[in-house]
Amino acid sequence: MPNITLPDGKKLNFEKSITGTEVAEKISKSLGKQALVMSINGELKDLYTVIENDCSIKIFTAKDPEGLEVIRHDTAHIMAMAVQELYPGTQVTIGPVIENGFYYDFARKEPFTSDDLKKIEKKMSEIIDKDVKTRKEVWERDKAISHFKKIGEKYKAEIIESIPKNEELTVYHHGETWHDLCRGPHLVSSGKIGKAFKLTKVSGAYWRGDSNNEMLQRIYGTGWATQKELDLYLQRIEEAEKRDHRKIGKEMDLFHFREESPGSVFWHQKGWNLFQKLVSYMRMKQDHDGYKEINTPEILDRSLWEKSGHWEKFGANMYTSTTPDEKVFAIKPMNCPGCVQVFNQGLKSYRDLPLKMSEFGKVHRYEPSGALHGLLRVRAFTQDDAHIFCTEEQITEECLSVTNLILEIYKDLGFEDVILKYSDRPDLRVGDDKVWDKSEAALLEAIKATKLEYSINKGEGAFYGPKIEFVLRDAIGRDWQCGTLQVDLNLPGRLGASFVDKDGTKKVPVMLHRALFGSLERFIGILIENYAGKLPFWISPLQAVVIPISSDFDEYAKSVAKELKRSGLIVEVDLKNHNLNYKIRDHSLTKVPMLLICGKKEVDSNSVTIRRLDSNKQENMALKEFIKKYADLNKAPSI
RNA sequence: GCCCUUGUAGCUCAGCUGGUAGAGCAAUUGAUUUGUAAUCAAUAGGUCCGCGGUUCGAGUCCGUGCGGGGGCACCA
Repeated sequence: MPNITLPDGKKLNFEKSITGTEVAEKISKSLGKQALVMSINGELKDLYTVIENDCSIKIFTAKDPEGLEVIRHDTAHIMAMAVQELYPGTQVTIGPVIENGFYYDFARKEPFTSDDLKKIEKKMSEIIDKDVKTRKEVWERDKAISHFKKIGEKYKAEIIESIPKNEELTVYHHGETWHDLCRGPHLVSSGKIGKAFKLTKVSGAYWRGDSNNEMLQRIYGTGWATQKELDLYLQRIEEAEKRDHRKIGKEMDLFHFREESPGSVFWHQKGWNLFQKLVSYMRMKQDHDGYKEINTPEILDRSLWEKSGHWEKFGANMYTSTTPDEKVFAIKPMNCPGCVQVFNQGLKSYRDLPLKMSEFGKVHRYEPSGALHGLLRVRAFTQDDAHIFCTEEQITEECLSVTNLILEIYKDLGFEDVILKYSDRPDLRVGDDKVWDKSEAALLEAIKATKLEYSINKGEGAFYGPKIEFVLRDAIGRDWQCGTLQVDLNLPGRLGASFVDKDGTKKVPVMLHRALFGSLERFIGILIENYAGKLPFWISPLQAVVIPISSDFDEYAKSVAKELKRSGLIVEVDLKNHNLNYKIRDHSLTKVPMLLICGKKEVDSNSVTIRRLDSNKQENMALKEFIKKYADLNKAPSI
């Protein structure tokens, strides 16, 4: 007679075996209605599972993540059921729950159209209204394989064949007509799903995620406990679309792309200005931190890339060029070999270390066409790169200083929510294990010093050393991996780098690779999306527009602009023959942070009236005072 | 690279089943001289992404190439 312990410690005694649904009903009528799934001794189970022995039970509703997950999983099943009813001959494969929803991969010759999605949604709705019951069966392996083969589901049969022989195979029936191999658990009936779901997109997806395999059709859906949550989710998607840097970049006249050079940016004046502001800001920060800026060739002889190992390991992504005299050069996809050559020039002593060389190096990588995405994934980009040559003893201190610098820079730019990802030694690696120990310890110490949340990716490090990756979270909760700090125990030796140590012998230095944003281009994309185009004043590529109220004040407006420019602000004057309202709207749409209105009042008092973006408050200020105040706001917070 | 989808004026888009292109905004010109999110009017503006085919006739249909978008794979 089962003795059931509830999460609050309360115990329930039953005379005979009982199902989860009955337990829920016993606890309260409303819980009986809301119950979706349960856990028995911590393991998720279907509610109709018969409980015979003493155990602790927790009932989950749509308010629990576990409940929501089962809703999404059932929605995926019901979608597959709807698809197979509507399109006989379509084979099912897998259909897992993902963040915010689910997908299901199908094998079908004809493509699904967006009209099909509507039909499928309608059919799903019908199945939910019918409230078809779920039934679980345990099948014997051979029977399962031959059954799925017989009904033409070769993918399912293949899945079963790959499941370890000792594992139990369960098949879930939804109603009398449809079933699927599945680990479960599932809802007791389709009605429990509710209607807060939407099919969002169709796409291709390789069978088993392998690009050598055939392509299946994936239908994505989102699913929630309530209509309100679904609406909120859809709003979030819409918000992200509004912030799309490609759209905003066009509106703000920052950059464009064109066919002649897919994946390479044509920077317009304003975009390039933003770019240069970020560069000069980082230059200043790095200079304070003891970096020496260098610059190395973009095109280097093949032999260097062979020595560095890039030719073999990265060759497929490299642009190459054969000169008229038949020499083969490669356009650099990374800055490191060039930087090591700068180190190699001249004799280096232990007294020169740590030697921190920074480079805003433009690199080219031949990315697959399908990977390109606005500024976020390009074929030509500028790395805010640096290589630190140091001794093994200096690794820890240098790592600490790099993490400090990176976090300070992120903070200046408005990113305070940063997560670290640490990857340690992979199985296949170069270098002495003792040096690996030292490197890993150094990175971990640097990570702990930041007191930030971090994750450990076991064995995910590069073959040449462990690394930290810096992930920042933006204003709408999205994560972007930007900075990186990697220890390199390989390249300096490969390229023959050495320094003369105290004892007069030559030693190979350790090299740290480090990037702050990773790619300037990508970071600008992230900045635009984070701020929805409304960039902080100090990096704004057009900080103010001076607007005369009528052409009578053109001269005054011009003189104001001239003076502001002289004080270091980026300012334009709008002398177009349009009224004030028009100009305010025009410049607000292109996200100019500040408009300076000039009319008779301002001329008389030698002042400007400030109107800030997204505010209709007016503030009059003497020109002198304005210049004083804003020269200060024109700097990075930490400078 | 793969699957789906898409390409018309500077921008955003319309153009039904094939009959040599339209709108709004922007631009230009003129009028207006404006006090906090679109003043009025006129004018100009297009190899309908490229190439090939079907057809008496192609922006529209077919093939192919290139680019964009959404995914998948990739991101050393």
